[in-house]
Amino acid sequence: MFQPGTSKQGKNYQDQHLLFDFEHTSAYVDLREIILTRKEHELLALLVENAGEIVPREVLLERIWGYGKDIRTRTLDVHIRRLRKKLFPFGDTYIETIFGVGYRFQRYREPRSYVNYVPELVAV
Amino acid sequence: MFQPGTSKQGKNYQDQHLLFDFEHTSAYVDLREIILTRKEHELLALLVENAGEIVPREVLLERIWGYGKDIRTRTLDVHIRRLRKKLFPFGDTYIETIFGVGYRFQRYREPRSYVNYVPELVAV
DNA sequence: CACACCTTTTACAAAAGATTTACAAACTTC
DNA sequence: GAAGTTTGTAAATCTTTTGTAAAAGGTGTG
Repeated sequence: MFQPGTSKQGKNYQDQHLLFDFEHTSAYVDLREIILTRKEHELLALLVENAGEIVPREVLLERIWGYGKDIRTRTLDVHIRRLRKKLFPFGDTYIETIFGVGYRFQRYREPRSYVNYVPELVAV
Repeated sequence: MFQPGTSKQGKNYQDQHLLFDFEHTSAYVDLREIILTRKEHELLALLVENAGEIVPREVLLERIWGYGKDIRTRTLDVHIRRLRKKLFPFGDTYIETIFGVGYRFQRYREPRSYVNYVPELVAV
């Protein structure tokens, strides 16, 4: 058993809304427990491990499914969807889609604006 | 996979306003993250690689699109425009047009004061 | 300053990729 | 081995990216 604070180093991920356990298939979104299936857990684990970094489709498909680059499938996308659903209402906040590349888990942070804001230019 | 700040040896370009990652499709203009599409990223990468040097249209069209000298297209110009927009407000500072030849990426340097009057820019 | 030529900008259409839903096959568990 | 759960796939739909055309704006030169 363990006490709060004495968790083994690096076994859990935690932020304001999500508690993720790398060893077990349960997690918490705020105070709600969510049960992840094995694949979902593996997938989220890999993304959380690389929080803030883009993980390319190829890598996910290779590491979790053992698929090579030649295999074309939507399986990953469907699993991402299932994960996002369980992470409600933060699904899209936590799991970002990088179009044409892969996905990225983002540590929770207060919503920011201006991220990709490209204003029109006007001279005065 | 990449986080701002954790640059891996020599994989990034950085100056006062721009952080560009050669491996991934994100970049930072000051503290704003910009997401580049694949083509935009390839294009900027090629220009940044040759910072300070003119890269002829032909070379860009050849290396990024595989187009031969015979092909007449405005595609490159449109992509340059999209890039400049995302690099706001430094689009024209970073990407210079070399009339009749191509484009050149210029490392950021302080504007010279008062020499040339440039009207205020305002976002609407 | 007129002309040819080049670039920028806008708008739109086509192509590529992601999301969503539904369903069937493959596993688990009892 | 029946019932419930998990996983993979197909297909329709939606979104984003990319390419092209055309109009407008610049540049350079005789």
